[in-house]
Amino acid sequence: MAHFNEEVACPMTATLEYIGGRWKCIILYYLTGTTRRFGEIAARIPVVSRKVLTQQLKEMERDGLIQRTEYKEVPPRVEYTLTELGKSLSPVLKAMSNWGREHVLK
Amino acid sequence: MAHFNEEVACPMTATLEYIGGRWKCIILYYLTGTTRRFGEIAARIPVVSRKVLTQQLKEMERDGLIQRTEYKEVPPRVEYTLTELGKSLSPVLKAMSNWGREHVLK
DNA sequence: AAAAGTGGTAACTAAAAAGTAACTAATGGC
DNA sequence: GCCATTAGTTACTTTTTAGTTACCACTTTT
Repeated sequence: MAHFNEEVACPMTATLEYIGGRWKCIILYYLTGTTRRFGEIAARIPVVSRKVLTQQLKEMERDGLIQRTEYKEVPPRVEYTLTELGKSLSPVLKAMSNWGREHVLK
Repeated sequence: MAHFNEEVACPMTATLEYIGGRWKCIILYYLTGTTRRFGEIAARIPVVSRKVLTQQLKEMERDGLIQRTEYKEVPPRVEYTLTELGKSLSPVLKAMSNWGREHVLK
């Protein structure tokens, strides 16, 4: 996903620059209220490869939506949490999951 | 975008099956409260080719989010409107645009 | 008489995204 | 001594997505 490559005046486009990635909303939704390890997130979305998952996580970390904490252990342990900016997306994520529950899943 | 190819229990995934496409939210947002011609939509999102725009519109029509009305004139005229299901997405679209306005655009 | 205007579609090419397999480091358990 | 464990990374291949160009129909305008 191209990113910030041109100034946007459209608030919808602006939001999509952050959460438009294929798996980002699912990851953010899964992180809501908790800290998760990389392996937990990967297990939650088995359909996506670890390479792509890593990419999406990196982009969201770069964008300030999530925080990555690496513990210097072996085997490695890495935890992901929402930042304040990430938490501020909760109305969006809630509206999305509500809509799916009410209009798709019966 | 693969579609309905497996049952989803996750409401977020369910929603993304409908609006996860690259331009769908922008199109739906642009259709909110009005009817638009194909050319208007294309002019609004000049960065996307007409081929891709047509694809996204077709998918959303198939999914029942928008309605396509073709007038038998020459030159052709085609209008797009939100269906009831499409209108029901307004809390999602509003939450998204609000977030962009408040957290990205200053 | 020719050109413009609209909403596409089809065929082909280019670019972007994603998948896959192999590899790493240090510790604990067998 | 050897294997499993975790969170990746790298290089390479395949798949998916998107762009490009040409074309159509019929009426109105130039």
